Amino acid sequence: MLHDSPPHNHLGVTQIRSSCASCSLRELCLPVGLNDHEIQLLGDIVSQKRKLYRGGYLYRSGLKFQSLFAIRRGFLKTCVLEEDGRQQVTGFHMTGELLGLDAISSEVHTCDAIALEDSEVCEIPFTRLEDISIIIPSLMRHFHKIMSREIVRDQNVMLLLGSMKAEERLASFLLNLSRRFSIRGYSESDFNLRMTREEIGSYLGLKLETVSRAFSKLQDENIISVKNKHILIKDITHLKLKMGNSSCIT
Amino acid sequence: MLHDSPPHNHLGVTQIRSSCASCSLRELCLPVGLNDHEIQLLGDIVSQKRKLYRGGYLYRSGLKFQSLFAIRRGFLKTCVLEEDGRQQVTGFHMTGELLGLDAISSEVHTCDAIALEDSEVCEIPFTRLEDISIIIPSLMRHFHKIMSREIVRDQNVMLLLGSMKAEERLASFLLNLSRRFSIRGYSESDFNLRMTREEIGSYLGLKLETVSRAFSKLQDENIISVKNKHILIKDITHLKLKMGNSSCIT
DNA sequence: CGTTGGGTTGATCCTCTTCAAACAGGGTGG
DNA sequence: CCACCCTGTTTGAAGAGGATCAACCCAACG
Repeated sequence: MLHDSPPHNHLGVTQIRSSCASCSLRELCLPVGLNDHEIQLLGDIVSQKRKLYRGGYLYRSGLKFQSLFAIRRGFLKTCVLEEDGRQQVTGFHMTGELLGLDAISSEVHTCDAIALEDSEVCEIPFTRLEDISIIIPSLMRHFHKIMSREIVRDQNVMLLLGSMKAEERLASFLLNLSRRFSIRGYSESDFNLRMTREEIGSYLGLKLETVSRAFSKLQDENIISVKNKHILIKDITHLKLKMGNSSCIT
Repeated sequence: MLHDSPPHNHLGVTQIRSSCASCSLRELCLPVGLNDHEIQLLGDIVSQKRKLYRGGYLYRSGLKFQSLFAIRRGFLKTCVLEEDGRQQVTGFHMTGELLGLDAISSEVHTCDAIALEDSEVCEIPFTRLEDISIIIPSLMRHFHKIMSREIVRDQNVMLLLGSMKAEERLASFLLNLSRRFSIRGYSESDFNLRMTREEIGSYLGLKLETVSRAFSKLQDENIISVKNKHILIKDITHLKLKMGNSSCIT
């Protein structure tokens, strides 16, 4: 009775919907347990796919916000420009993650999203998403959890930046990557970095030289092996100790 | 010396329910433009008020999450305990702000919320909030903006922690407080801190001595005047320069 | 080839931390 | 009222960790 929300299936073209809904939207719908009709509703609004080449912008700071983006494949970074032109990396994002949440509040993007390798994303028009959230409450609840998880993630970074030393930050960073790769079915101990030392440093609040030195130190201690962008974690327990311990010793 | 007294006290006329909805829930419903029936719906779920004394816990890390809390009056901090027992402050929160958003994802509180002065909050059972979001889409949309704003806020802190020097951090912190006081009708240049130097330091990723020194330096430069917890901003433009500039010079 | 962007490593400097001492203000109990 | 804490704060001096500056290496690529 109240609020006769239309089903919103008037974009028509929906050939890729189920592959899109089931694959790249795993953040959004996998854990929700939708029925067929609901998946169709969701698939309808996620019709747009977008391909990005390395270095390409998904969106830029200052642009009007209209859609969230679910990463279908690839690797992106988000970064904000400071007034003086330098940039700080605020996050690295991989397959299955959702980008653009920060822009909902002001309806303007507050950061740039840039592909670190060739990538593909699904565009999710946000007002449409809100509309079907009303029809599919489980989707709405899941969306709230995703936003909340982003808050938790940011607070963990705040913790890292506020109280860890260079080596602990790098250990924490590597373990975070490791976990995320492993969740996606890749090796948790053997992977390639997609970002430069400078980008890592920017994210961790360190200079690139410090990052490089920290890598070397971990390698000297035989905890990891570093060869350019290729990382091999040789002693993951020791690496975990590195992270949690010195904040305790110090 | 009572620059902290509330300037316009337009509450108290109405009964508990709508005063709660119209005053302490300003984060939630003021900008939404609800009609009477909707305000009543909202007011119905926000029936619980809770009083906190200085030092009291609103919630603790590890507790099951059930409600968000809107601050009706007072001043709180949120902080996480690290494994070793020390704590890091993740935020300071004042009247009208919403607490507990980080707990939605895991349904367990990930931080402690502690009153820095006698405070009063409204409890908002979260599942009820989600339920009526379905009935009042404008409320849902507003809630999404609130969560998103929290993400933006955290990212700004990340920026601060990642790239600013001690003095810039403190300047940034003071300006942030100033703005929030001013929004609430208090003086933007004359206020009392509710937190200790140690808590400020924890929030800014600095030691309390460094905070103290930075205060003294700003005072020596005649930009602010500090007397214990009482702050007087004497040259706000200069203070703003302090914040934005050195990150540029450096 | 030479060029270029990214990475490593060393030496020095600077900021913040650490340790230490002294101080101020607000209770409390005598 | 004072003496006596207790907590929070200020300030100084010494030390550590990162930043900065600079040189050099390496792999990719025209």
